Amino acid sequence: MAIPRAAKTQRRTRIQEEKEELILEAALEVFSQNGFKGATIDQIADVAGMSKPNLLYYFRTKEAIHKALIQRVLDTWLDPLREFNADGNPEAEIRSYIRRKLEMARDYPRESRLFANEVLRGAPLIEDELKGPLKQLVDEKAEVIRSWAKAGKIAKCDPYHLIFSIWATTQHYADFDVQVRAVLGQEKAGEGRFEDAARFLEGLYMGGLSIPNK
Amino acid sequence: MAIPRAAKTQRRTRIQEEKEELILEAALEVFSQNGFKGATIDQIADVAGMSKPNLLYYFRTKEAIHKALIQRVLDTWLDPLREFNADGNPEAEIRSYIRRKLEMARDYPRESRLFANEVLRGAPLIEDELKGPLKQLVDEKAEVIRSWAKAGKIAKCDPYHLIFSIWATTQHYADFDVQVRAVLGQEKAGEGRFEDAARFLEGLYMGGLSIPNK
DNA sequence: TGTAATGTTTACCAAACGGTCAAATTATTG
DNA sequence: CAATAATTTGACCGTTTGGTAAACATTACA
Repeated sequence: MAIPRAAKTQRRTRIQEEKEELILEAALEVFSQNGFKGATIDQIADVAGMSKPNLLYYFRTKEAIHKALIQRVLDTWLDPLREFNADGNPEAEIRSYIRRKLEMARDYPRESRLFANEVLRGAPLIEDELKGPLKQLVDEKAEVIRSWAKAGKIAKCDPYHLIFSIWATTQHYADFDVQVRAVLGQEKAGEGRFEDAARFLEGLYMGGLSIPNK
Repeated sequence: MAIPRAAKTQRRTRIQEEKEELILEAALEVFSQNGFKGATIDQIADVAGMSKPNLLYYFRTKEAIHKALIQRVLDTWLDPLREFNADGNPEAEIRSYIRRKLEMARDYPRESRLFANEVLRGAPLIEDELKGPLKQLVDEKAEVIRSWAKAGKIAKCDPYHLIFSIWATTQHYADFDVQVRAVLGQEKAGEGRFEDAARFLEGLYMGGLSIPNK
């Protein structure tokens, strides 16, 4: 009798790992499209190709799925910022950060939307993550940017709002994809829009952050 | 017996106008916080201070409320872009557009979130609006920006992505407010963040759009 | 191979939800 | 002041949804 929900033996089974992976992938699909309240367990189970009770054998509640999923996504989501290198060339670092973020918006739009949905509804599940690890990471990188400005390598600017603006502009292409496509129209809304966006954003930031009178 | 739902007499009653206004205000509160599926009619009725059947007397379905609300919001939401003046000074026009959008994010965050929620879920209710009136308006203003660039008044750039980036950066402060507050921390997350954001964004865009070698 | 742990399914439940109905109440107007 | 139209309410209904119970099937391992 397996009363305990896949947690008695401390060690995770092969099947457990496979099925949990399957469920999280399905959950990403469903949650990112419908938000937390809009998604149903039945939907997720359906996409995952299993019955609802079977899914609930691995995750006790809908919230548990969402929590596990968003924790995992949040972690990889911040990788580009972690790679931000203090010793590198400022312009090159910022440029490649924008590129990486834009690539993620292009290649992982579901993750971006999942995150957007969560923050939009007040981020009840990741409040601590935001105020702790995320804030710490941003604080650290903001200090780097500030030091660059102080050293006269880039124009003086508020490093926090610089980071916010990069987040906003890049994730916009994932989160507001429908709107972007609608405005660009059928002709120009192909995959090339990410290249266009990259070109524009690099131009904007390189121009905006360069020292006026060198 | 008033079988027809407030629509028999063609002319709207005083009570109808008042109550519909009340409902839409309550709906804005609830929808913007919980999204379409996350919001319930009971919640809206509660906030509006009336019974559910009474609310449903004015709007037949939940979707009808949402549709009416988003139509109204979308209209005023685009006002700043409409004010964009081709004959004005390019830098001043862009600067004041950013300011206005940022003021709207500050003063009408619920409207911004309502819109963000709708676009995130694929904008099923306003697809036509986006592909029609919105696209037209943006096309028009993009042409203005392009002409400025051609005349050498601002740097060459993709006008569509310029507009997207202004939308993204300004609305970010409404839609991702929780995250912004969390990262800035208690000390710096006061109302001053909008002033800081305005300063940063104006600096970024004025620098990024200025002609390199004048 | 037997047996205990793990995994899966069918049937089900209670609460929440969108929406209806008919009766009761209030506002408007001839 | 009638009488008619507009508004409000409480009771109710069918469906969806998150989650459970227990029987059944499969896997792992001594």
